[in-house]
Amino acid sequence: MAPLGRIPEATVARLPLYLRGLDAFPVGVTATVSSDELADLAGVNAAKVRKDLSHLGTYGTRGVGYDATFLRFQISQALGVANVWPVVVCGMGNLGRALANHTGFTDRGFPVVAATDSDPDKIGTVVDGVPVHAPGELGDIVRRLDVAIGVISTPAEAAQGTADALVAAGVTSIMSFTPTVLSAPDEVEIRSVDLATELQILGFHLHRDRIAGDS
Amino acid sequence: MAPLGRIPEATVARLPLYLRGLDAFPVGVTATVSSDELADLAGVNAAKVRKDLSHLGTYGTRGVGYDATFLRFQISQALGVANVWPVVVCGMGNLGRALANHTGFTDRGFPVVAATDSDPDKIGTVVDGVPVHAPGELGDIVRRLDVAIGVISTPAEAAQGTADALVAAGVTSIMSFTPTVLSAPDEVEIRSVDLATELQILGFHLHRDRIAGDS
DNA sequence: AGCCTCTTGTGAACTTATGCACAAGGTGTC
DNA sequence: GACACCTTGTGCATAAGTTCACAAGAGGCT
Repeated sequence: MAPLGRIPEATVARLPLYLRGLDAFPVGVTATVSSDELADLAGVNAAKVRKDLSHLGTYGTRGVGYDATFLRFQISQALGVANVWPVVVCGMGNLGRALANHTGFTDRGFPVVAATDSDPDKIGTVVDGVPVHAPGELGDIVRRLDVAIGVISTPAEAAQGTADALVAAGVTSIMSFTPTVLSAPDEVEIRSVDLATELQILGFHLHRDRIAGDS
Repeated sequence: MAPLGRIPEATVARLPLYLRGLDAFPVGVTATVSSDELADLAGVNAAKVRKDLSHLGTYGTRGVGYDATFLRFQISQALGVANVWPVVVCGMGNLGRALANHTGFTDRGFPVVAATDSDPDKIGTVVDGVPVHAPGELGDIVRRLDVAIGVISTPAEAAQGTADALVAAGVTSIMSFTPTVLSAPDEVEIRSVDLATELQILGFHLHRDRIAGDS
């Protein structure tokens, strides 16, 4: 199988889950994991695990399973987890602060190295170890700290301007929490997480089930 | 077209985006919106908009477009947005507090009516208008306040226990922010939002682009 | 060695989703 | 009323993703 030969998006989205699942196996100890076990750990089914892993290469042993350590290495390799991608959090409201303080980011190679906020009272302070700067300094911060990813947790009105500033500074990966559509050049990848939207999807199913139950 | 006749999941996931896009049109004023405009507002393409809306029924007028107010009503209807689904936030750490305070929830029919936390210092307090209770009271809270959705923002270790408690109390919709797989009966719908996973997906593309750029 | 058991890797069927392209059917103008 | 102009709704082709089912190996036991 062609290693790294065009991995499907759906597979890419699941690789982090497998990596997470492999945390159940201590490092340094040789252990074997089957597609079935890994499926349980990642919350998917075994067929999907095998198909997904086959896109990375044939790292398993028939009749046995996958070597946990080696598999972890290969997935890490494919995801580029060896790299450390510095993150800047734009907008230090409630959500921004929670994100800046989120240990899961640093643990997985995404240190929050700086933040911006338009509130003069916050500018110049250090929140949970993260220095807060004025929005105007964004370009400078990105260049100086080699920021790779921008997180937008500003109010909706400020989101597009922030995105523009990030793009202008050369950031090509943005994760946005605002309920707005951001426009940016094609080469910029934007992942939008709208929490209210997620709840509405849950609400849809609740609604449907209630209707079904009533009839 | 059969109204409500099995709406595809992909469409359901986009309906909230259309609804959000329609916010650009003031209520009470008769306005017309074309699939093209709505596509821009929601960040998708026009063909998808039309296909999606056709699953709800034929509410547009050829040569004209959709009546914004009527369309909003129809989408709201399909999503069950008329209902108000009370939410309980489990785990009032940084993220939990941010969620409890998130205006976007209440605005869209998902009021956070209570929270739980295991920290004795927090129990009994009211944070941003949300009363914090002990985890043990979860069942009682759910029944008393008619909670429909549980949000899990506890530390990973406590997540499964919290999920079990929610399920035991009769909650069938859960939104989880913990990087773990939660097990629950089939009839319980769980939407998992793992922020680190999202970043890893962004990281994958950064990594790929860098490789492509180097060669 | 031969055989049995186990699990991978993958071809192939199937389901779901996307996008194109155009006919159908409105509106407004002359 | 006829014609030109829009924009929807949808049949169809294509793409992407999922699942099944099984042959191809690998390991261990007698």
